Amino acid sequence: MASIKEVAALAGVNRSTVSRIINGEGSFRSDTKRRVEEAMAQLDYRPSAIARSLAKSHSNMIGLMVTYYTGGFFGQMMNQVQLELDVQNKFLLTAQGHHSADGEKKAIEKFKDLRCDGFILHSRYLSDEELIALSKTKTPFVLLDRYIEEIKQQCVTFDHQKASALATSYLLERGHINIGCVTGPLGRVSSQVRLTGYKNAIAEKGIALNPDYLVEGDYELDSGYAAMAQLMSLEQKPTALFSTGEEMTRGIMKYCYEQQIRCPEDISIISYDSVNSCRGLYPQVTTLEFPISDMAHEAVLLLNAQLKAQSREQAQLSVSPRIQEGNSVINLT
Amino acid sequence: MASIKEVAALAGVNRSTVSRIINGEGSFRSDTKRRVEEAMAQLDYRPSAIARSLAKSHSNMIGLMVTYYTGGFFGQMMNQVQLELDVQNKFLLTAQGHHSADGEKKAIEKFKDLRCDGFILHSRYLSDEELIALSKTKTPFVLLDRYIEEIKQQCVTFDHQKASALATSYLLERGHINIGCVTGPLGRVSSQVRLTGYKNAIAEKGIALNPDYLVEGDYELDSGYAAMAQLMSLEQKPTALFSTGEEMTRGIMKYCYEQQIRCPEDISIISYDSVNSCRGLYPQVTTLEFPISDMAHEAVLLLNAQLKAQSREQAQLSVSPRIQEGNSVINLT
DNA sequence: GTGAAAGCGCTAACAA
DNA sequence: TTGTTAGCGCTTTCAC
Repeated sequence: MASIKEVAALAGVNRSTVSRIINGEGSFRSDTKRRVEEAMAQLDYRPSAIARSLAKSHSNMIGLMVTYYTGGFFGQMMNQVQLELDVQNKFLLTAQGHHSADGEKKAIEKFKDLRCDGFILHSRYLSDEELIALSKTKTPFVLLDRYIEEIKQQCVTFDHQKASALATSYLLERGHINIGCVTGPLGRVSSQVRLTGYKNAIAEKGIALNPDYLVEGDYELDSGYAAMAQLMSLEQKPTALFSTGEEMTRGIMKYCYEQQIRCPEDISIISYDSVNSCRGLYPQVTTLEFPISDMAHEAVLLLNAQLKAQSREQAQLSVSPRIQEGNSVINLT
Repeated sequence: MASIKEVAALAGVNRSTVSRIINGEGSFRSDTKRRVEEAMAQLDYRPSAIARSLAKSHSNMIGLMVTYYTGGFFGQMMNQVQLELDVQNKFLLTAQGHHSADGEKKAIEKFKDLRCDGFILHSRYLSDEELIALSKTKTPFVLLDRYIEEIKQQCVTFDHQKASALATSYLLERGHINIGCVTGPLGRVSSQVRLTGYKNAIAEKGIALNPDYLVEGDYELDSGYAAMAQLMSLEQKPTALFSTGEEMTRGIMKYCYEQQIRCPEDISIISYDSVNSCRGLYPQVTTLEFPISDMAHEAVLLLNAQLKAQSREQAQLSVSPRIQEGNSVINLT
């Protein structure tokens, strides 16, 4: 690919003139401009983003780290982030955390090697301390769906506890008392928080918690299937269910189908959903939307603000929970 | 971030010595090496991939272009590609074609601006001519799921026609005669090819094609739902169905559920599936696997070969179709 | 309005 | 085994 040098030579001007014309800085004789533009066209010239990065000590690249690419959830985030960066003519770099602290560390290292101007991190395995330490570094970053008090101005969060309570209340308000809850791996804080929301809503109604109704899954389809089997083997079966992950819900629905358990007649279901995946279930499951696109959007705005060293309203950075009604919940009252 | 200069200064050596130590080229006094390593550690030094790219006129970046990020299909590809590039310490850059020739052009432009060493393109909208023209360029690339005779050594393909015929035959062999087919947008070659496979299989059995059984969809859930409604309104309903896309199949199943059409008792279904998404349907739908991960794997190998200017066996580059049995097909014989 | 020259952080001859 | 020097392709002072 042609370099600026060749363009300059062909146009009979100095490299710096070409550079100025590319960047539209200053003014030039129209004749000069024309000659340079012709030369660029003729050589099919495109400035090297790499060389430019080096010269202006910023890369125009943003790193986006997620835990895994597959499953649709990531696609939503990435799509949103890419869309906005496209407008700003920035490059998006992605990396997977691979479900481990080490993987996340490596991903960030990669971003640093490429001198990304900023990161958006969906970090699950790095400790608060590590992230706080990272924040002392000069490269700005934003945490997606994670809250750390000390760096809260870099966090875009969703109140999972409140959201889970909302979902549970939705069932309670419709007369359900015996409500099951299928959680994610309880080793993760994010799963714990959802469970807490469920517990709170139950307690608020003065209902005693039945530990049999709590089943731990791993967010995968099979675990939902197994959880449902377990719940349906109980003597006192729940009349409703809160599933904290859409894939698990698919497993739950599959079990229902196979065992001829009717939803919502025999059991009502409400489920977390981040990618509108429950829309494809039959019956259509009522969901608690995990607004990952909105959050990704906020993350980009926030990162941009950090890059420009502006400050932004804290208020907008937490997205509110919303329920999307399907027909998987029956009203018992 | 510290530069090589600072490391050199701190260690009391020349920059090139540091460079050599980083790259493990040549041999050094153990004392020198130790001092340099200490300096690097102390400054938390990481070489700039950008500066390095410039110096060694190759970037270690690979561009992956897809039509869209959402939907899971892309995640599979990306995951596979990233995994392999990680091993080789290469950077992955991604871009969306946004369902237009212009979008695809822009994506490639972006890769070029960053001086990617090679591309993997899932191109749908650029013409054969444009792609052939691109192949005259110095940057090597591989076409994913697209065949162009003139540059076939750069193509990783899947025989959709054969695959579709296989799926249709699967139904025929089980005694089905009245087989519906839900296609993608017939404006796209990729949809046409699948339809041709279906037609061929039917014709081979000496069965006349019933045009009523052909319904055009757009690969989205809703279009599957609508297609099913249309097919079920026919006087002579099909006993089986070949769906050329998993999302459409979800719509089809949803319609069945709502209308109390039993699968497979009332209708048998076989479906394309690229992301194992039909596994979550109930009943579990028999699928024709679209082996996108395998293909992505092949694409990386092929691209690597091109980068090293090696040649590879053509034979491996076409992946064979495979059927994964569920319980959505009934045997009428 | 344009050119000359230095510099971004690194690598790669060529010497020593 | 190590240093010197030039150069990768661009931007950015500082002159003129």
